[in-house]
Amino acid sequence: MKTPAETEWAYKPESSPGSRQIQLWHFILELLRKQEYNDVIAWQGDYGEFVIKDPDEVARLWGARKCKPQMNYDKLSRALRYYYNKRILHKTKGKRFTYKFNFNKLVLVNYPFIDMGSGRGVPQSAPPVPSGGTHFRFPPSTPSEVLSSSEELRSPGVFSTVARRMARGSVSDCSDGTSTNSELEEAAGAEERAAGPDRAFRGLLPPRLPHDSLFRLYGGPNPAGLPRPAPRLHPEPLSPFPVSPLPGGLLGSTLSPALTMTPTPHLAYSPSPSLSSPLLGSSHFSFNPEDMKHYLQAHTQSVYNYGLSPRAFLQYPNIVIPQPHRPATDKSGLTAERGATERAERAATAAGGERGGDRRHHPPLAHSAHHHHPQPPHSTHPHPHSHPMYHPLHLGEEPPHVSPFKFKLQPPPLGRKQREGQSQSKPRQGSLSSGSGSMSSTSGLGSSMSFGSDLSSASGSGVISASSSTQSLNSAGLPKIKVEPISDIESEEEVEVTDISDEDPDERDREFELFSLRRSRIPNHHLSNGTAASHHPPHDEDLDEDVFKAPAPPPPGLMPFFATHHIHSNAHCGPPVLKSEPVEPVESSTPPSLTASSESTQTKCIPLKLRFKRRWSEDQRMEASQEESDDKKVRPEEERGRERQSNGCVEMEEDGAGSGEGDSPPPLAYEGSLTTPQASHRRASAELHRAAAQLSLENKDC
DNA sequence: AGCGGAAATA
DNA sequence: TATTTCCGCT
Repeated sequence: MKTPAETEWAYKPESSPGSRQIQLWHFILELLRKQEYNDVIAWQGDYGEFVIKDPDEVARLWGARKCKPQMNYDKLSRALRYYYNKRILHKTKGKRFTYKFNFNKLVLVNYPFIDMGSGRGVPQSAPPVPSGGTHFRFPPSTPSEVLSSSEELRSPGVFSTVARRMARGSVSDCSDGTSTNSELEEAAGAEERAAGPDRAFRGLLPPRLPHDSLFRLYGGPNPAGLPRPAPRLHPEPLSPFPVSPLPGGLLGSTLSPALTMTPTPHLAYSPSPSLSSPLLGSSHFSFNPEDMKHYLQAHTQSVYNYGLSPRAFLQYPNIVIPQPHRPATDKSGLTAERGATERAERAATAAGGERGGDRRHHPPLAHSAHHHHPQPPHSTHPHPHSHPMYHPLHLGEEPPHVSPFKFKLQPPPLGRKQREGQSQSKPRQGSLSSGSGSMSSTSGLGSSMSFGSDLSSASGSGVISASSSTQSLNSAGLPKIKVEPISDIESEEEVEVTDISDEDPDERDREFELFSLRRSRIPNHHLSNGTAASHHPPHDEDLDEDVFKAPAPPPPGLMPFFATHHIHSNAHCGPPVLKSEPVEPVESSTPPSLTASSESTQTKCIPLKLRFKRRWSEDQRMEASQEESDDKKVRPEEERGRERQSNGCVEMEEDGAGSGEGDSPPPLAYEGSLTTPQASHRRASAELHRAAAQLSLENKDC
């Protein structure tokens, strides 16, 4: 069945380096989103806060996923503590086994699911998001509001997430059969299966809900069997999202970030989204009515499908549709296998027993085996691009594959450990420390995000045209922005997630100022073509935007629209690819037209931004207060940017199908922004967008 | 419980 | 790079 592509992506090299295995926070999020695990771990308290009700179980599950039978809470918690520095998480003091995601800072790019609490049907948990109202706001009901985007800008919370990938990561199998996919996956798989056709989604990790399924997700029995004990199935109303209308909507289910919470979400949103994006953004594009229509439609759909908030869309720059490079070849079977595997795994685990033991004495296991990873078969695939152009989308069914995430998180902190200097030898740090002088005071945010490029780039994916620009700070602290070209091909970037946070609110403000300044000055961009990377350092305000990146490819119908603007066929990729605009020369990357528009956009934006910022700042503070400590270690570094890439075509493609997203390209604001110097903001946004795009892409396949 | 350094691993 | 493992300290 499915999508070859789906699988494919999973194995892509891109991920290679670390190959990204599933990361703990992703896993946590995954658990949180599933009701089945409600007894094990659940959202609680405010925004992003969750409680590990059964530490041993969580550890077991994690160990299963990672094929680390010896995993126990102690170890897991250590890993969690590392997140403190990264600012992905922090501990809720005074509450046992309670941690909190720093969503504000974190942009989850991939995870769509983050529906924190609210999403779940579980009332108990506090909805993460909205809770205090702090960070998030819901999307405006009115379109006009939307347009204003102001809000949108700020929205911190959004995570865009893209999620998909988890599953793949999972593939690991422990050789012994133990672990492998987590149960989660199993469950997920089951769900999906049940869903039937939806399979397209299946690529995504978790089973997100396929359209219909959305509503009920969990309700269904799991064929696989529920792994966990407690799971209860709730029928879930949870997702607010309606089903996606589109067939194409595949992606759909995926994202649903926190946003979901919104009350009546769909409805509410719907209107807005459409409005928002296209028009506004489009600065440079000219739309025909038809196009607009399509666009809107697409957008809307995508919103629904993904559960994205409208805001997300706003931002997108031009999106382009990627082409699928990668072809999907095939890979079928994985899913099924997984399920089996998991079970086995579970069993094994159980047998092994004891995970929780104490750490100190463990038997040294030889390890379980570890895996031979199976990887995939796909290697073979002939070639990727088989699809015809239009890719992927096949709306009808399609494959979604998941995509890998591209992002990485991390900004690591370096921090404190000065020691490191010695011991570790990490080069970078040194700089930090030294550097600190200049920047020190502030933040450094450390986070950087970068998007992967996969998506965007090349492969047609080009999602974002403006793509990423990033800033980097100088020592002076001024950020520079670079624009990356979408280059295409090469660049694949990854996305990093990060937190973008900011550290202090204050800083942000500053940034603002800087921003302004910056704006005026346009940096030099460098861009090479290919990749450029950049980063920005601190500032995060931008984050707020969060958002997603663009999604991917639009559904076929849409295509025309896109095509108009962006599609190119690429030779390389094979089939025609869509790309976003080619990169232009650097800053210019944006096409002139864009530029112009962008500027205007910017202008507008700024003020809004400022406003937001303030709000944001407040919010952040609140959070910050909790944290406070953050200083600690983390420090950001700046830089990194990097990218990678290659293949451009690749990944994204898939999504096209997903398309829904793609649709949304919104352009506006973003573009301009991207283009411009404001980089920080933009960067974040851009990244997000990319991420989103990736998602989309993922879904599709090449 | 929880923190975090250090070293080991993949 | 992201944990995993071990462990001392609070």
